[in-house]
Amino acid sequence: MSDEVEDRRPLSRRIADELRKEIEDGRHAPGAKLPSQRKLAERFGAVRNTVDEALKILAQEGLVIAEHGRGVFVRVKQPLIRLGSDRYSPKYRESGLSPFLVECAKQGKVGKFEVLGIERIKPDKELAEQLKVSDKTKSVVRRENVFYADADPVYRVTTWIPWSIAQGTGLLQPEVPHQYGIHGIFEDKGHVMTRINDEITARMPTPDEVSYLNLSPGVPVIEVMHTSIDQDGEPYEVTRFVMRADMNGLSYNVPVE
Amino acid sequence: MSDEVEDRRPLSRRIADELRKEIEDGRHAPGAKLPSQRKLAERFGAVRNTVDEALKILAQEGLVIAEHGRGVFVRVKQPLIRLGSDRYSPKYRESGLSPFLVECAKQGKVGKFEVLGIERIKPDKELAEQLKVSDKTKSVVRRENVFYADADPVYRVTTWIPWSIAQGTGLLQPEVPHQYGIHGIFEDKGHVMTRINDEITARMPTPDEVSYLNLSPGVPVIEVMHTSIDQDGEPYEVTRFVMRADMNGLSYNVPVE
DNA sequence: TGACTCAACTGGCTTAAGCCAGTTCTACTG
DNA sequence: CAGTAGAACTGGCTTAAGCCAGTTGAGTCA
Repeated sequence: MSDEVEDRRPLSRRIADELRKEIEDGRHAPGAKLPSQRKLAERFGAVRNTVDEALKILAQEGLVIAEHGRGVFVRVKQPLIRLGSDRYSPKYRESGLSPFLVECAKQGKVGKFEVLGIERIKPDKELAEQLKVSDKTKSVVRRENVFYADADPVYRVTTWIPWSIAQGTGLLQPEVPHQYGIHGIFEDKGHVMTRINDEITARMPTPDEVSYLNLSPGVPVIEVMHTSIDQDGEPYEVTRFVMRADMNGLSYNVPVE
Repeated sequence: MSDEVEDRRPLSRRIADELRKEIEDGRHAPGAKLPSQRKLAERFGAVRNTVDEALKILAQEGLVIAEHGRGVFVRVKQPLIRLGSDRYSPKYRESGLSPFLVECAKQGKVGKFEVLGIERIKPDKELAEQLKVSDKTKSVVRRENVFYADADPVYRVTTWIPWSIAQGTGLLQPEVPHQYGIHGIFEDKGHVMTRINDEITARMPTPDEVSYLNLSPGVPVIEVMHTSIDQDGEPYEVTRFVMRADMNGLSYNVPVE
C-alpha cells in the first residue's frame, strides 16, 4: 500500500507539514484558531509534546502564533510599511509630512515616535572612520528613537551626528528646533543631502530587540545602516534602523548610473 | 540572599542566556565546540531535554549550529556578499565581470550559477500588471537560476520577461546568446535600463527554500523584487532574488532626488 | 600497512506524566 | 442585575526515560 512507504522524517515535522498545507490551502483561514494541542495530538496519534514541537516549527516560520490560554492562531499578514529610497527627498520636507506618517495614515494607523535618549559619546572605531571623526574623544551625538504605528513598536532608530555639526544646534534636546526637522539643521550647517548609502542586512533579533520591538517568534529584523552624504561627497550623519520584518519593507526606486 | 531572587523565567531561557553571554564574551570562540548536552545538563542541574531546548533557542538566533553526532558549535559569521545598487551599471557590462563574481573573488571563492529551468508561462495577475502584459496568455518567459559561492547555494533568482521581448532572442535557451548577457539583449531590443525599482522584504524561509538553499535554523531570507525600467519609464523585466541572509547583504548608494 | 569493527561518544526525537499560568464562560451569590 | 468564584479549557515548560542515528577513534585482523 502506498500508505506504507514509511515516511522517515520526524513525526513533528510531518505534523507541521500537514498543518502547513491546510493553512496554505485555506482550510484554516488567517486569524482562525487551530484545534487545541490536545485535540491535534489525538488526531495525529502523537503525544501533546510532539504537537507542541510541530506548532513551534510553524511559529518559527511565522505561520501561526500561540497565545497562552487562548489557543494557536493562523497569523494574519500585516500590510507592510514601506520605507522608500525617497524618504529623504526634499518634497517631503516641504509638505511637512514624513514618509513614515504617510505610510501609517494609508493603513489607517496613527504613527508616532518617542525619543529614548540623547547622549554625547565616544564613537567606536568603525563609526569614527565612517564619519571621519576622532575615536578618542566624545566626538559624536547619539540620538535614539522608537517609532510606533498605533501601539505597535515598528522600528528603532539610532542616529549619530558629529559633534562638530551638532554643537550649538539644540540637537542635544529631544525637541528638534527646526521646522524641517533634523535635516533642516544639517542644511543650515551647509550639508545638503546629495546621496545616501544604505547597507541592508537581515537577521534574527537579539533578545533585547525581541522585547523592545515586542516581536513574536519567527519574525526576523531588517537592519539598515544609512549614511547621508553631502554636496562634497562627505558623510555627515549615520543612522541605523532596526525594523521588524513582518511590518516593514524597503523600496528603492533609483536611476542606473 | 541575592541568589534567592527566584528568576521566574523558564529554565531553558536562563540556560540560553547564560550560554549566550559566554559566547558573546568570547569564552566560547567562533567555531568552538560547546560541552555536550549531557554535560551542560549536569552543569545547570537540568535534564538533557531542557538543555536541548536552550540550544535550540540559540540555534534559532543564529548563534550556534548543532551537528548530529559531532556536537554543537559556535557559528562562524560569514562575510557578506553585497549585492549593490550598481549591479546593473554599464561599467560592469563592459568589463565582463558580474558584481556577484567580483564579490566572490574578493572572498577567495569561486562563484558560479546554474540554470534550473526556462519556461513560457501565463503570468499571475500581479505580475501581468507589473509588466503590462495579458494574464490570459503565455505572455512571459520565466528563467530560474541558482547562484553558488564555492559549493554553497547563495541565492535563487527568478526572472520574468515579456514574450514580446523574449521572442526570437534565444532567451528560451539556457545559454544567453549575447556577450553582455541578458541585459545586452534588452538593449538590442530598444530597452535601455534607466531606473530600477527594488522592493525588499525579509522573512523566514519556506521549507522548500530551506532545502534548496541548504539553510540552517535561524537564518532568514531576504527577498528582493526587482523591476527594470527603460528610457520611456516602462518596466520590461522583473526579477526576484531570494537570498540567504547569513551570506548576503544589499547596498544602495544612490542620489537623493 | 591498511582496512575494518565496534565501543563510546555526539545530537534528534519521541513518549509519558504532571504542574503551572493564562483565558473564558457559566452559574451562583448578594 | 452586577459581580464574582471557579470549573474547564487553553498553551508553557519541565522532568524522566529511552531508542535511534551520525561520528570518531582505538584496537584488531588480514
